[in-house]
Formats: sequence, structure tokens, C-alpha cells
Amino acid sequence: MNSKKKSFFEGVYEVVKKIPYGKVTTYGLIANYLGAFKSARMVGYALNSSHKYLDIPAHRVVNRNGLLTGRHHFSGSLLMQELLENEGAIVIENKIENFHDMLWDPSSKIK
DNA sequence: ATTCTGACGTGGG
DNA sequence: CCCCACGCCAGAA
Repeated sequence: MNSKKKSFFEGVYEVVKKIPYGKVTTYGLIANYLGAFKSARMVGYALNSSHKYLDIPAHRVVNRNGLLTGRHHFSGSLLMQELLENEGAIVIENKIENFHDMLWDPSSKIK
């Protein structure tokens, strides 16, 4: 069957929407899951366009250091941190302290 | 078509 | 962990 060719952006949205509550993932893992390990930058770029979409928990996507790199793109710089802390994350200085604890790999959903 | 950008990652120090 | 330099590549102008 012919799968509709989804844009890189659409692929990113699908994965991000599947991030479970209280979990976070990285741009690199999403890119890797989409088969474009080298296009991690594009993931963030795609999330930037996700503003006009609904149900895109972009706040659960951080960089490899657990740093809230995209907090500036939210409505208010603190919104992203508030959401993460609400889900059990410990954010200090824009960085998730228990990052490893709540990290979720999109490949895990395949199991 | 070309050029620039960017919510990143890796490797080395 | 931090800092620096380079690579990556899909979309926008």
C-alpha cells in the first residue's frame, strides 16, 4: 500500500504527540526515530511550526543535555518550565535535573 | 534554481 | 559537566 509521504514536520508532530505524560525526549531521539539522525536540528525547526497545531506537547522535547532550549518560543519563557515541573520534572536553571529519570525513547513505543 | 537559517549532535580539549 | 568548531538537511525567502 502506498503510504502518503509525510513531510518531516508531520513525522515530528506524530512522535511528539505520542510522548507520554511525565516523560520527555530529545530532538536527536525523534530524528533518529524518523530515520534522520543527522537532522536533529530540523526537529526543532518543525516544532517551531507546531505552534499553530494543537496537542503538540513541545515542552516535553528538550536537547540532549536536558536543557530547555526552546523555552523562548513559548508564550512566556517560564511556561515550558512550569509544564515540565507540573509533570514531575525538576527544572533548575532551564535544565532538567532528573532528566535521565523521565527520558522517553520514541523507539520504546514499538517495544 | 540559490542562499540562509536553525527549539541539535558529536568529537576533542 | 562546559566550551569550541564543524556537519547536517528540510523548509522558507
